[in-house]
Amino acid sequence: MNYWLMKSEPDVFAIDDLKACPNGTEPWDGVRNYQARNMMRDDMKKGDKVFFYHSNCKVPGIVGIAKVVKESYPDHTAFDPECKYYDPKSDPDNPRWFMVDVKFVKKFKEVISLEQLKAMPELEEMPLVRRGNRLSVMPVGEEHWERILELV
DNA sequence: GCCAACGTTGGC
DNA sequence: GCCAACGTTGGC
Repeated sequence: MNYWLMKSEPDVFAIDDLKACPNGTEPWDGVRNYQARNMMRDDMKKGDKVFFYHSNCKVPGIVGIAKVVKESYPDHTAFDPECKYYDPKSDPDNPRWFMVDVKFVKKFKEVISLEQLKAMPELEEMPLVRRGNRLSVMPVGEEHWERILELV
């Protein structure tokens, strides 16, 4: 099993929104970055655990846990001209973008803030805390996963 | 295939 | 809202 971190802007889709979805499950659509896509398409497996991260907000940080319940399939929002994630270069016969389904597992009582994570020397190798990182989907090492859970 | 211009992300 | 750091685009 692998561990991941997925970013979402809470104004767009917060962890409470995931929880409110039918069965707490929702497709993770709209990823339009090749590195992130490759990880979702090739490496994310059913049962993998995911840190749900709130970005671009007052207190950016990890707010809870989700899990992968469906492995990658074409992101159909790329085919819809009405959708803001529309990408005319993604052909339904040869889709460019993929997504997975994630399911709500738990919400932490308090945010594990980016500031908190950055202050931990054990986590300095995490892509998340490295400068200039913009990946919206990234792998989390098991050791890092466990260490972060100790903060809950 | 290089690289300048442009667009986006996301912390602050 | 600013801006640094990236990613993408497109002319050449």
